[in-house]
Amino acid sequence: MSQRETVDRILDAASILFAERGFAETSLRTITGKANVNLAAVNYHFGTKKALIQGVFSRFLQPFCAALEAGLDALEAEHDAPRQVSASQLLQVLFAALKEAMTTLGEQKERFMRLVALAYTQVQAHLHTHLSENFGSTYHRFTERLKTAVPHLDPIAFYWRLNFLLGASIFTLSSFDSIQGILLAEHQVNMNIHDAVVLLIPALAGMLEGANAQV
Amino acid sequence: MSQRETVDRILDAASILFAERGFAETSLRTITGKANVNLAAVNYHFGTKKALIQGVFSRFLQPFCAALEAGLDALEAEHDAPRQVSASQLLQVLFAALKEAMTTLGEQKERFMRLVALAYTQVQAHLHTHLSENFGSTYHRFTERLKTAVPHLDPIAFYWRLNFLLGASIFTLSSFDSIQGILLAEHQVNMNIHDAVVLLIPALAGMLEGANAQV
DNA sequence: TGTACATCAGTGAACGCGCGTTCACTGATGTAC
DNA sequence: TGTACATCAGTGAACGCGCGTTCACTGATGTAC
Repeated sequence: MSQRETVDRILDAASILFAERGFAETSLRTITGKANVNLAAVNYHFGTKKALIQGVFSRFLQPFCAALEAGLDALEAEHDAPRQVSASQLLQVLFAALKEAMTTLGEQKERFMRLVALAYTQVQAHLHTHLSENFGSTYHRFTERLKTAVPHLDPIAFYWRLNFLLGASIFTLSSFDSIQGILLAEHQVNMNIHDAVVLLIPALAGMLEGANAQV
Repeated sequence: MSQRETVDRILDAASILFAERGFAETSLRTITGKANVNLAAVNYHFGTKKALIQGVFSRFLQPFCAALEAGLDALEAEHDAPRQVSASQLLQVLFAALKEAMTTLGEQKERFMRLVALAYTQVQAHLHTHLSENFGSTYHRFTERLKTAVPHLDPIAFYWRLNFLLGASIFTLSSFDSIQGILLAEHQVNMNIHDAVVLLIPALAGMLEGANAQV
């Protein structure tokens, strides 16, 4: 078994289990058991459990950020002035990058969103530091483009609506399975995560493009 | 020290610590240490850690649901037909009930929202069962009124937008401290949680009242 | 009123268990001469 | 080509620690006769 193989098996098992249960609730013994590798292999390859958590996020976020940067490059090449780009277009690029990265990884969008939701709600200072150091610049680039796309909003209003947008997206996509389960039970309707994104984008764009509220 | 006093001190400490760190990351020793009670008192009064978690939620949700039911009663008494009530009015009632319950308890809204966010993201099957058994009927009453207030949405579109609404609300209010911290650092603006709700309500109402998207 | 008993909040110490991490070791592969 | 050594992925067993829970016990208060 090559090194890549062992490291990948650990990351595969860890991302599934972390997404299902959270970080503290998932033991290294459960991970190595699922991955069929030796318990000590985690500490051999990653050093600590914290470093493994960061490794799981990096494996998701590297292809996602690369796809998002490429999408933004393409969008900018098509338009002379950034103002011509609409919020909807930027959101399309965002969710297309998510889809592309998850297809490449053979991973599930919902799993990734659950991990992001965990990163938001579970207090893991080391993780917040790691994420902003490694992926903060892409995040900043995207939000600046989005801000330019809704020039009628003052910076404070934009900032809050950006957070509403993130909340709505991360929460619904990370809970997609249980939301879809209730939908099926109560309305006999079957939807996939792409259908949800199709409903989500105009709702978010509508929220962003609405007039400034008076504070 | 009377029994009420001990139970309350445990619940006070537990709700603060759970909101800060999550359930698995908070030990009974930390809770009893903060509450200045004996370690065994938790198991004496609550039986298990799971029951303590449920107790923390009940103490928040009972006054909140009572205030929400009262608010809905008042709103219905004012209007002949439920259709005359707007989504904005219903959201006003919702957040007013939250404010009222937290004032009565002497608790912080943000803490409550963080606990709700944890209930959403941390997998705690016993908690989901407990919450829907005890507070499901109030939740159902509110969402039915809201659905009536936006009759142009088909049930599926309504259901998704309800989830977007919950995501945006729970997520932003539960992270209020860190969102406000960034706002202060980057724009030298100080806001309280009431200001955030004032920005949130029209954004949510706008999202609900927008036209049906085609799927 | 006094006595015996029951109830109940609270306690100190210990229980077994699963946790992340460490360590000495193995065995395969690569490298220098 | 053969030999000695270095490197490195991986392993089995153990380490100490903090966890939720249990248990025998205390001491105050209430109740029955």
